[in-house]
Amino acid sequence: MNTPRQELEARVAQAVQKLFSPAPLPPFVRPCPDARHGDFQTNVALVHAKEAKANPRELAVKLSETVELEDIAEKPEIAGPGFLNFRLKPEYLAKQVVARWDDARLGVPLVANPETIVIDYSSPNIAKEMHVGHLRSTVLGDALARLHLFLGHTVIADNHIGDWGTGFGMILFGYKRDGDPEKLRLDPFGHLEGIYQRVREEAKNDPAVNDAAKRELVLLQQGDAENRKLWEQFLKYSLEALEVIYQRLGVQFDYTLGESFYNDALPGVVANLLERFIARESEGAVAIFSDGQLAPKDDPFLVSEKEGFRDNPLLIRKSDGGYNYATTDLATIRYRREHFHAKRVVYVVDGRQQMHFKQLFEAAKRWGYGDMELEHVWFGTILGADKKPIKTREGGDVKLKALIAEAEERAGKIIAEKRPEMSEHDRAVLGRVIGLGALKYADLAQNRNLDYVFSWEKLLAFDGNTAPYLQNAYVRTRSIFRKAGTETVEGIFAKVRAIQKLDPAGAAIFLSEPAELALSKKLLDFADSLHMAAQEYRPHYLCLYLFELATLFHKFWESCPVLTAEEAVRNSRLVLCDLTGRTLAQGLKLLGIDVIEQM
RNA sequence: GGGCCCUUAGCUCAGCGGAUUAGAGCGCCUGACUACGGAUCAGGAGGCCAUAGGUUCGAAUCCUAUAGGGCCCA
Repeated sequence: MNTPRQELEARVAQAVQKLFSPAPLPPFVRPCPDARHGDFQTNVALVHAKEAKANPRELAVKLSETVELEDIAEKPEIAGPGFLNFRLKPEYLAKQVVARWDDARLGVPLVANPETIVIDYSSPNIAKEMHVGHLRSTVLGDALARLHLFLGHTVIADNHIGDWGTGFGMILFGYKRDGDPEKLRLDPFGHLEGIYQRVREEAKNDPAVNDAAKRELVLLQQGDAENRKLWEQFLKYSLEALEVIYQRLGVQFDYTLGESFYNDALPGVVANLLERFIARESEGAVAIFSDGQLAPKDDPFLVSEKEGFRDNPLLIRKSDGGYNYATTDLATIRYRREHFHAKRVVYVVDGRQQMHFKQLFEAAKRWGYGDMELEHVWFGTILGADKKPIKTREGGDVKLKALIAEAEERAGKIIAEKRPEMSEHDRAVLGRVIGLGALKYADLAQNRNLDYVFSWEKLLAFDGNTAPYLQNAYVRTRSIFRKAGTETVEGIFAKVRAIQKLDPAGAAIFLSEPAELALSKKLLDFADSLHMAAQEYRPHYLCLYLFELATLFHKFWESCPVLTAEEAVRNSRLVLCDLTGRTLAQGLKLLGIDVIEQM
């Protein structure tokens, strides 16, 4: 099922081919920035006129006479220097609305070329409780996973947790001295984090502690039975505690393959890179240097200085024999290719690591993985009211658990004010769905590349571009069916389907009011918004779409009575309500946000 | 010192391969409930798109500088 935009593009492409064959340029149809000019526009005449040094208006006239769209749009208007403006016909809109309404996927086709895509997100450290710094990666990654899955890709959600590394030397040393198995079981993060911080402080002043921690780390890496067993316990309890958070967030992974999973592969990775002269030894360490193939300006293994360039190598083995993040990351890329047959890997990671990923991707390319699409989908920081990275009053990290709890509690309070008659149980359920939805949506609704200032007032506002506003719009689409009665509505819908079946070429519903037409047009654009969001890994395009849809629905709601309208109009409007509700619910679901039937 | 990013209405931000009169939400002002949820809608005020050049018939959008801010590397 084509969206109107795609359909117009196909028609314009045909005409362009006829007129200027072979088609000189891909056609481009986009929504009119100003609805007064029409629904969609194309500037192909302008673009082609430039190429052919012809008069753009003349080409536009020719194009408007050639393009065949009697069944979908009015004769295009020529505007300005040579735009074609298209206005869709109500009958076409009506037919398309019914087709989507009668489709479980709401008219969103599966992609023609599905790929296997690994999405790498969340990635907390098991020695430290999840905090606000993990929120964006988790929420964005989850939304991107859901979106790509819905579009028909094979998605592998992989949580690359930090479960290895130098910190564990300190933890082992500290745990052996003052660890408590019971505390570990009940509050693994609190216990381990406390130990880690205490030992780290001590090690600063006491070289003996530092050395002892290093010895524990070496023992662990050498496979010492006791240390291994302790580490496995740390891992087990931490994963269980993580799972509690993920369940509250409604986030799921297909795999949780942390750093330790690749541990045994690291020597082989380094050996292989050395053998193939991709890496070399330098001052006792092993690193990947520039191979001179790229322009120095674009070479991630060089940085420019006052005069010329200086090496900026990617370390893969330290002089003490330890391995670096980059080594694990390379092993991970190899595994994802060989084991998952991944065509694409999407890393949903903080923007501060851009340099690292540039080097990593270039290294992977030289290592033979150049045909894999490696994407660093980066995002900015969540700031506090002081415009600095958000912290608790005491200066610590804001725990994710506390953040979720506060979101739910605040949402619950708002509900209690607005719906005092509601039972405590119902309020709690609503508080969870609305609070969590608001928290996620605030993150998803804006350009991920920007830092943003966290504000409870803003994210829990029930108006404006927020989750509660969208959830409320959904509730309204449902309330009308409660009022009408399910059986009545099912009967009406059966009738609409029957009419459509009798005359597949015609439309079983009628649209005439401006608010109906505007809502219908927006409903048909759903697939466009999903593709845009997926293509650039920007869920805020989908958020914006849903907000506009909800706004148009409210306008429709105000100006078009449904239940009291005469039969044909009423049925048409019920279809619009139903399709709007399902589109809102589906869109929110792809963002990882639930809806409720009443609020 | 080098790199990445940001600067659009009082505030928070959209603006998707340049194109017709620059948008939204909040806040402010004025209206609308004996219709399906007013948690809504209709309308108003408010902008030299940081600055200066360049490309173009046409630039918030592309290019180059400059200023201010954030982050990364050294």
